[in-house]
Amino acid sequence: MDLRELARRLDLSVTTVSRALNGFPEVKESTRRRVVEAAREHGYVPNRLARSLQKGRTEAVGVVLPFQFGHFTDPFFSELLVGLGQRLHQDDLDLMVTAAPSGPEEIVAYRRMVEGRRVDAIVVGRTRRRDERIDYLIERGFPFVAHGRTETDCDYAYLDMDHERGFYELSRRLIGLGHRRLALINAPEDLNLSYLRRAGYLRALTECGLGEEAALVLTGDMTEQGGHVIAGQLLKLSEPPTAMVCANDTMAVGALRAAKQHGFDVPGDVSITGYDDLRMSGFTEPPLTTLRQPIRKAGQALAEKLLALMAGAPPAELQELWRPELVVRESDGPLRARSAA
Amino acid sequence: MDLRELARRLDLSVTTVSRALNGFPEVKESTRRRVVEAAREHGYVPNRLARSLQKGRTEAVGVVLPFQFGHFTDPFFSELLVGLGQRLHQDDLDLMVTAAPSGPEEIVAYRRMVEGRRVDAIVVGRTRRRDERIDYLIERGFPFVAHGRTETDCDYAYLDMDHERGFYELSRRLIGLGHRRLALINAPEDLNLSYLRRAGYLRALTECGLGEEAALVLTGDMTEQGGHVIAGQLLKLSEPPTAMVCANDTMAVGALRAAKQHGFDVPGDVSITGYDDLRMSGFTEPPLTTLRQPIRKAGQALAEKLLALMAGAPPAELQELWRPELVVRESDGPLRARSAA
DNA sequence: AATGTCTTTCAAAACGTTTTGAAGAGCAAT
DNA sequence: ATTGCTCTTCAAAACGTTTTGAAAGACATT
Repeated sequence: MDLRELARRLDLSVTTVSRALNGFPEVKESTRRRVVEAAREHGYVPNRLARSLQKGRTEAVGVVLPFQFGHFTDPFFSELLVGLGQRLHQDDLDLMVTAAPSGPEEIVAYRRMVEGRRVDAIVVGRTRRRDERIDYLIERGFPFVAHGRTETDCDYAYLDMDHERGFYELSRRLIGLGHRRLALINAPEDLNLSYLRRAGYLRALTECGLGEEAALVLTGDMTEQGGHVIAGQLLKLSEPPTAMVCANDTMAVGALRAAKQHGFDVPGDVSITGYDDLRMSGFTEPPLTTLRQPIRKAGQALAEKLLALMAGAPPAELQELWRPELVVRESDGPLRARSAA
Repeated sequence: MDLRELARRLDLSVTTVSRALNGFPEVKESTRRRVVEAAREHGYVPNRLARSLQKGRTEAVGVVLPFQFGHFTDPFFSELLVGLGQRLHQDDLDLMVTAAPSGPEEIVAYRRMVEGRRVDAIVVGRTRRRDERIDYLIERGFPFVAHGRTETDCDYAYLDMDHERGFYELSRRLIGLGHRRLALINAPEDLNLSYLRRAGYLRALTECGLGEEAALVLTGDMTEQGGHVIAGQLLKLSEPPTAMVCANDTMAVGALRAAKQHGFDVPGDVSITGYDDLRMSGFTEPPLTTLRQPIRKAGQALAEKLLALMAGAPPAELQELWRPELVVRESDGPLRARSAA
């Protein structure tokens, strides 16, 4: 049942039927009722493709989902997706998700979405320090919103956490608790947030008179297993760190496990902190001190920006920086006299 | 740059240009090269909407992502999505994800996808015992693949785990270890898998001469917090169970935590098992005994079925039942004389 | 009776592809 | 010169909407 057929049965033109269904004011009220009634009765649903083609809008937002890189399958991603979907749903927008292996093929996926006009706008997740995807989208003038900034902030819409500040404050707190050897188990280096977090951590160190030579920065893969392995290596050092600042809760949980296995008490012998505040993080043993990033809310906020963008708002006015909230639980604390290791 | 424009520049008809690009045999080789070259040079990318409209295929597969119900944001979902996307990517298919609150609005989302012809096929996740969505899709004759069966198995394509068997074997194992009071912290009741798991659990109980009155079945919400709360309640009973079989690893982790907080040793005082074998599950304290369900592989297999379906395979031949693999770690074991609680 | 102003309806064009059915070009056989 | 065949190209139709620009009808004003 298409529009033409419906019009034929009603003995009206397709124009009128279309307008009646879309609530145009110039169609007589009695006609509209007749049309709406008939449409319902025949179960008419407009063909979205045809509509999109004509209107030049697809009513879909694109997301490229990289696989291969383990860290994209952590709960972070699904939470963000739910947040996005939840908000977009209110405006009848769908998400077009296309999977792409991270690497050179990734940008191809973006091109296909943009140039094939499959979506009206795009969400770029986890920005990198120099981000080819963003360069491309800016160059094409295609509307997009980024979760995270890049090294060179142009005037695009983004939502980011103040990673520098968050890790600065957290590091200050740990130093204040008496720690002098703080390790940072950081995110992969190409991510911009990784750079910012390191910067915050270093600022705290130097401000407190701990020279850069005191810095102990390692790169993790954001998985529990990764955190477990790296923490294990750190704890085997002749002079292990007394605090480990992890780039996400998932790695922190792995670190927690490693500490326990090596006979270290947390936080008595070593403090461990995370980032994200996942649902599980209040339930670890001990409960995790972490920086809270409201992921689902971030998804919603990104959707909000997307809508604004599509309504014509200038991207430069859609930049936002959220401060992560320090959630103090029980996995960090002052150093205790080490029980004979 | 559209096809017409490209044709004009090449001084060819759109027909020829279209065919040249799509590899039709009747276009002269020299012409094809000329066309392909020009297309590349001008950065021509076909408009997918126009193509879809004409061909009657969208090259997208639909997934409805329910929010509100906490259990859909566990890692299960993103893993499945990655598996699906990974395989579909190989055939240049995208995923159309639309979020919908679970409840009466959910079916509307399915209708919009199907009747708006936005997708070529649909993936139905986590089937329920009586599943309105499946009834609808069958009635419409719309191609779909389900993750899970329903009470009334019709001839649709599905991939499911043998939940009955898995929970039967797991329960038998626990009974064999000497447990006589087994609690089942089950999934929400409307899910078919919940019914099947309970059935397997009950079969083990009755086979071993533990009457149904010994059964202790509770319903959890699949979150860590939920598992924590329910396990806490169970352990406060005057005669607490000595083993807790959980419907997913996430709840099992919560239960583990609760046991520890109540001073129960795992597995000395109480055995706890999960389901899924998430990446984290080897790292809990103690490492979790669980039933492994290869989620990402399941996503790939579902995609495979989808492709077969779209190629015309009869759904009845696309039914598969996988047996979950018992992964024995350290969270279960024989009962030990209880240390004075 | 002519003009103007609303209100309501319509036929045709447009969106950018693919597919259909036909025709032009080249050449060999009659 | 005609016929038949193959290879290559084309104009037009189709997909199902929305939008454009115009017209028809009703009614009041001149």
